[in-house]
Parts: sequence; C-alpha cells; structure tokens
Amino acid sequence: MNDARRHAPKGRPPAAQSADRRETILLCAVRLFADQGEAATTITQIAEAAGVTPAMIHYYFKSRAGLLDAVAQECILPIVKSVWEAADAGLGDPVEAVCAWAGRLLEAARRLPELPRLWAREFLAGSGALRDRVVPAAVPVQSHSRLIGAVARAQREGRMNPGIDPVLLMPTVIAMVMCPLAAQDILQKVPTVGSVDREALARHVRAFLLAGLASRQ
Amino acid sequence: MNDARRHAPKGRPPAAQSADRRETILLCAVRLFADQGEAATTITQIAEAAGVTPAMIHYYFKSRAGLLDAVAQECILPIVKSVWEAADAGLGDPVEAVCAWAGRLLEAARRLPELPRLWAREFLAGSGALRDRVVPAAVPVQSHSRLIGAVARAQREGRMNPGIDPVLLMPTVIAMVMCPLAAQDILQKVPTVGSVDREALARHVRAFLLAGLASRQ
Amino acid sequence: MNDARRHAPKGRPPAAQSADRRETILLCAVRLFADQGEAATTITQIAEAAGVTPAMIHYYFKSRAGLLDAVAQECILPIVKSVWEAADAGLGDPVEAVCAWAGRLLEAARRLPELPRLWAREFLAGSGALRDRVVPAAVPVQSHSRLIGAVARAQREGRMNPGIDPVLLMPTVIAMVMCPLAAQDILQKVPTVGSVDREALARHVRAFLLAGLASRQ
Amino acid sequence: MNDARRHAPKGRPPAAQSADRRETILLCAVRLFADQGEAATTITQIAEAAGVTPAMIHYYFKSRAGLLDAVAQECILPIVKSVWEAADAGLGDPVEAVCAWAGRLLEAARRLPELPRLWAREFLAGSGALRDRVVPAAVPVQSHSRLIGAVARAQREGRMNPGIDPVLLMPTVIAMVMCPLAAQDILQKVPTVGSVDREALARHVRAFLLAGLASRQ
DNA sequence: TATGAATGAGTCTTCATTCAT
DNA sequence: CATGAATGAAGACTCATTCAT
Repeated sequence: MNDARRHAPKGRPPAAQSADRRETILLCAVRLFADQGEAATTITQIAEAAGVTPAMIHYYFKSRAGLLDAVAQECILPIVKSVWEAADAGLGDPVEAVCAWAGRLLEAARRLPELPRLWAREFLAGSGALRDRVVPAAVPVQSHSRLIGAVARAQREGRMNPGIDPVLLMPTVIAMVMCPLAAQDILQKVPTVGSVDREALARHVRAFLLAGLASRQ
Repeated sequence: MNDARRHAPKGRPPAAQSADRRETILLCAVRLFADQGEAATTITQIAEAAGVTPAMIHYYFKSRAGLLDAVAQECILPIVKSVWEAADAGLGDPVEAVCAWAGRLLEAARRLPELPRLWAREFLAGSGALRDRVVPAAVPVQSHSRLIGAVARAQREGRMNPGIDPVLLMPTVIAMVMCPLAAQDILQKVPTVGSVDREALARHVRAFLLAGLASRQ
Repeated sequence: MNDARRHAPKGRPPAAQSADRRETILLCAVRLFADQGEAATTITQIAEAAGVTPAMIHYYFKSRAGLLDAVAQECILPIVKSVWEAADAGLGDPVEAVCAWAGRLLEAARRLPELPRLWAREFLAGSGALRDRVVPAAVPVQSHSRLIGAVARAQREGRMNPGIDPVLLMPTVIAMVMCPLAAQDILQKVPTVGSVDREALARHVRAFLLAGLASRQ
Repeated sequence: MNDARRHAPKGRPPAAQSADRRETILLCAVRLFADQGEAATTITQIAEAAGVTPAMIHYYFKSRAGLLDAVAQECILPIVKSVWEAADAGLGDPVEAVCAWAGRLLEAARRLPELPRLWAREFLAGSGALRDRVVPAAVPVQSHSRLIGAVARAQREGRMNPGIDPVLLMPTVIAMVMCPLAAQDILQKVPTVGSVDREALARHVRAFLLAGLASRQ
C-alpha cells in the first residue's frame, strides 16, 4: 500500500487536501461573519457553506472558540498588522505618512475583501467574541501616539491644517477608507453610484486628505 | 394618551406606568443592541435590563420581530430621518450644505447616543433583522442623488475640489462623524486621546470638510 | 382572577404542583443514579422517568450540575448526616456505640432505599460528579477519630476483642450493613436467599458485632 | 503465539509488540474503569492512557463492546473465579472455610488491585455493561448454596454463632474484605488511618470472623 | 395586566465507529 | 499494521414563544 501511495499519479496528497478543507472552512467562516456578524453565524451554517458536517469543524478546530481563534490569528490579524508595518516611517511629512497609511488600508481590504465589513460589524464598536481576539492585538498604541505627536508638531510649525484634531485623524482616515467599502451594498442601490471602484476610492481619499490636511496658502 | 396621563387622578396612572415600562424596554433593547449587536441579544437579557419578565416583553410586543419593529420605528427611524430633513436646502453651496448635514448627524448622535454604534454594527454593512427594518426606510435616494448632482455641478464650475468623488462624499462624511463616536471605547485606551469630545469632533469635521472640499486657491 | 384561585375547590394549588414536580424529578434522578450510576444517566432519561421534558429539568435546576447539587443537598446529605448525629454519645461502651451506629445506618437505608446502591456505585470508591458533592461533606473526620480512640482504649482495658483494627472497624460496619442491601438483586438470584429482610439483616449485624467485638471470656 | 514470540529472530517481534499493546490497552481500561466507572470512560481516554489512537482500539477489539468483553474475560473473570476455586473444600469446619475464602479474596485483590473498586462501582449494585459481562459468570450459585447449608448445619450442631444469618454471611465477608480496600482514598484522609495495610486487613478480618462466627463458650 | 410554568426547535459539543490509505 | 479523516447519533443546554391563571 505504500506503493499505491507512492505511485499515485494525480490527485492532491491527503495532507494537502486536509489543509485545503481547513482553509475552506476558515474562508467560509470569515465570509459569513462579514455578512451576518459572528454572533448570528452558527457552526452549521459555516459547515454547510464549506460543504462539510458540523462535526468536521470540531474535528479541525476543537470548538467554536477554537474556530474564532483560528479566524483571528490566521485570517485577520496578519492582514491588519500589515497596515501598521512601516507606519513610523516618513513621519517627517505627516500628510504623506497618512496618505501612505490609507494606501495600506486599501491594500489590506484588497487582500481580505471581508475586512471592511468585519471592521464595521465586529471591530469598530461594542463587544463580541471575535473582537476580543482581534482588537487588543491589532491597535498599536505606540505607533498611533507617535503619529499624533508628529501631526501636532507639523501643525505648530505651520505645515498642516491647524483645525485638524490630531487625535481624531487616524479614526477619520480609517473611516473614510473602510466605510464606503463596507457599505457597498447600500451604495449599489443608489442609482447614480453603482459599485464602489477601488481605484476611484483611492483617488478620492487621497484628494480629500491632501486638501484637507494641508495648511492653507 | 397624553390626556389620560394628565388627568389621572391618583397613584401612578396605570396607562402611564404601562407606557413607561414599554419605553424602558425599548431603551434597554437599544442599548444592548448597540453594545452586543441585535443577534447576540436575547429577550431575557433585555427583560433583565428593564426589570421585567421575558413574558412581559411578549405581552407588549407580541414577538421578537415586534420588538425589533418598535425599536426601529419608534427609537431609530425618527432620529435618522431628521438627519435628512432640509437636506435639499442650500444646495447652491454644496460645501456649506454638507457641513450642515454633518451637523445634523452630530445632533442625531447627541439625541440617540447609541446611534453611532448601531450604525456601525447593524446598519453599515451586511444583513440583519434590525437592518432590514431601518436601512430601506432611512436612505433617501432622491435627496442623495440631488446632492451628488449639486456637487458635480460645483466641481465643473470650479467651486469645489475636483478630486472629490461626488458619489463617495456622503459615505465619507457619515464615516467621519460616526466612526470616532462609535469607536469611543477603543480611543479611550489610547493614552493621548481619552474620551471623544463632541465639540472637538464638530470642529475637526468642519475644518476637514472646509479645507478638503474647497477648490484650491 | 384572585377569586378564581381563592375559590378553586379542588386540585393542588400551582405552587404545590410545581414543588411536587421538582420533587418528582429529584426522586427519579436518585433512582436512576442508584440503578445505572450518575455518569450513565442522561437528563433525557430522568425527564422521561419523571414525565417531563428535558428542558423542564433545566428550568428547575439550571444545568446538570445544578441537578446534582440539588440531589446531593436535598436528597442525600440530610440522610447521610443523620447517621453521624449523636455518634459521639455512649463512647464509654464502644461495642454498644457501634451497634447503635449500625442501627442508624439501617434506618438511613430505610428512609432512602437507594442509599446502599448509591454508596456502592458513587461514594465508596473512585471519582465522580456526585461523589464530589457528597463525600467531602459527609465524612466527619473528628467523630471517626474519637471512635477510633475509644475502641483502642477499650481494647487496652480488655473490654474489646484486641484483634480488631480500630481504624478498620468503621468501614467494616458500613460494609456489613450496606453491601447486602446494595446487592439485593444478586442475592435474589441465589435460590435459598430471596430478598434481603431488613429485620434479619439488623439481627445478623448485631449478632456478628456483639460476638466479633467482645473480648473473649 | 508464545512460540512465535520465542523464535522471533530479530528486532522486537511484531507479534509480541502487538500482544503487548493489546495488554497495555486492557490494563489502562481496567484502571480507568476502576477510577471513573465504565460508563464515564471514553475510548479516547483509554487510548490516551495507553498511548495509542482510538482507531487502534477498534482495530484490536472491534468495538467498545468487544473491549468490554476482553476486559471481563481476560482481566477480571479469571481472578474472580479463582476466589471460588476449592470453595467446597473444608466445609466440615465452616468457620475455617470462610476464613480461607476471605484469604482468597485478599489474594485476588492483590493480583488485581483494581478489583475492589470495580466490585464496588460496577459489580455490587445496579446495572451496567461491564457488570452484565462479569456478574452472571462470577457467582457460583451452587457453591454458595452449599456453604449456606454447611453453616446452617454447624449452627444447629452448636458449632457456630446461631445469630449469624447463613444467607448473609457471604456478602458480609466480601464486604469486610473489599470495602476497606475500595475506600482507600477516603480512609487516607482520616488522619489516624493512612493507607490500608493488606496484612493488617487480613488480621482484622480473621480476628473478626473467628470471634464473630464462633459459638459462645 | 402580568407571570410562572412549560416546550419545540435549534445550538454547540462529544463519542463510537468507519474507512481509505 | 496503523491512523487521520470523517460522520451520525446523541448529549447538555438555550431561546423565543405560548398559555393557564
């Protein structure tokens, strides 16, 4: 039977198959969490979406909590953390730093299209099992504080719009990028809008930030 | 029923008591929905918070669906609709119109402090029993289209920042106002931030909008 | 409706009915635990035996653990503790004290016929959810130590069989009383035996103890 | 199979390895059954204790029932049956016959230390999958009846304590021997007791029986 | 008007068991 | 020989809902 395995000409080896199934389950879970919220999503729904039995999900993840752990650690946190990488670079020009940061947010949303909706439903406000696994590990307080400091300095030196509240800048930028993506299905119903074009959003945000953050004159 | 309450001769008038209890239940429901999400909130939790029995809630609202109807119709929609009132006025100066609109959003969040969190969790993205009762009735497609038109016209006439995407302006403004309020508990953990001051937010948003929407020069 | 209740001529009042049902559930649980062991008994089995739904059991006892708590606290411990009451009296004549103690064991088994089997299955040896709730609260180490001391003294003074190990006396007596009762269904299969007569057991144990504990001569 | 093992030329002979593993599984099963009861023990627990996979256990024993069969047939029944061997010898002096019988019980408990706890939990009372496999095959009704007859005769002839109930003698003796061993962990908590010494128990039981069964004077 | 009692449907979870490899 | 993967059946538990009182 070793031979049978060794000569098997095609078909993915069982290990890969199993890993794939795990991946599929995680992906379906993320999608359903983004659509309905984590609390409203049952293991059975995830199993159906992934084409497996509910018991299979316990086989891979031990429990619902284990699945949430895996979703947070493997699907969400790597993407979210990438947004903050290199966030400390280029603080000499805070406007450009913020624009770069917004660009990384957009890139994250491209890599994980469910991110904007997850962010809105699960992370932005309130409490929840998924939020507890993501938010504490995702907000780099130090980087944020450094940005706030750099903005305040630039304002004192007349290089930035003094009306901007440095403390509210970061949430404002996240909001500008994520909300239109999260609200796609609402915007699609507005006849003049249609689906949100990622390129158009990037241009819009950049134009808004450059004009809004620059010092007058 | 105001009359009934006014003329009630002695003791707590039963009608008023009943109306009060109904009010209390609705309020507690709104709070729990904002904190935990509608899907994660049980009738029993609402009953405990309101100091009544679960059966009482069915007595007043017939069913969970009935409670959601009442929350949407009586607590949320009146506030949300007020944001769009007079939205068509002053479209001659879209920048000022948008600023006024942002001001009405802030006022709505002052009257219903749970609104930003509800908006983030329940209305912005995805699906949900509460969302189905609020969003379709809350987005006035026509007003929105008129605003889009006015902005586009102002851009063609050189009166507004041409980099702004008229279609994305409205979601951007909602996001700027609501997200910092919804994310209060995250922001409070950033040491340099503390609680979000409504006045400061108003100034920040206005400064951002005036600078960001104005045409250069 | 108060009237309706007040004048209701027959039928047990609802409060009593509810308490009865609780009692019935506890009784059925004790019986099944004695027959099959606690670990092998499902909530559904108890519910069926009591003529209620499984959900009803959660309504009364919150959880399986809550049911076990109630069984231990309300059904078992009161009976078990009564065995040790007045155990310190009459230690001047340990033989008589032990006989009296055996009598209280028999009385306990009369009041709770499931006790011998519960004792054998759940309390005597090993581990188990029910045992953890009963044994620690049921063995009065001090009374036992005092008895051991009194026996040793009587042996030194020549008033008791010196071959008896004082430390093993108590387990021996419990065993002599409880095992024949616990093993009724085995003994019934021995043709010459039939069911164990409580009176006969009392006489047998007393005769055995009097002869076995007395000093020779 | 002994041959196969003996002549195996090199390495660990696979057959022996397999037989060892089987043995290990049975041993672990017996231990867990004694500790927790058969009903509370899962195949997975046994597999973990034995260092194999649950599937392995099915491979060796076909099913849970098969494992129970093997435990009963191979681990428990041989030991239990040895207690009754030669039980019919020496019935001329029932007191000595009973003492010898008690000695064989102690010997059985020495060879299978789990026996007292298994006896208490699984065999003494009630019902259970393991009990059904052991008890019917373990109680030799005829030998027991003969002992009962011999005791009654000795009582009529004035050679034994007439207060003893012949029918209850056998359960009494089993109880005296097994209970202190089964209850070791309770007795260890009594400060004056400590662990039960097998030698001391043997002397205690013999002294108790000799004095308790002898006719007065 | 108000509620304690009751329940069916559905959730998460565990377990013995099977099977392809 | 051995096991990782997979599952159906069953367990405890929760919840919205109903109803007699």
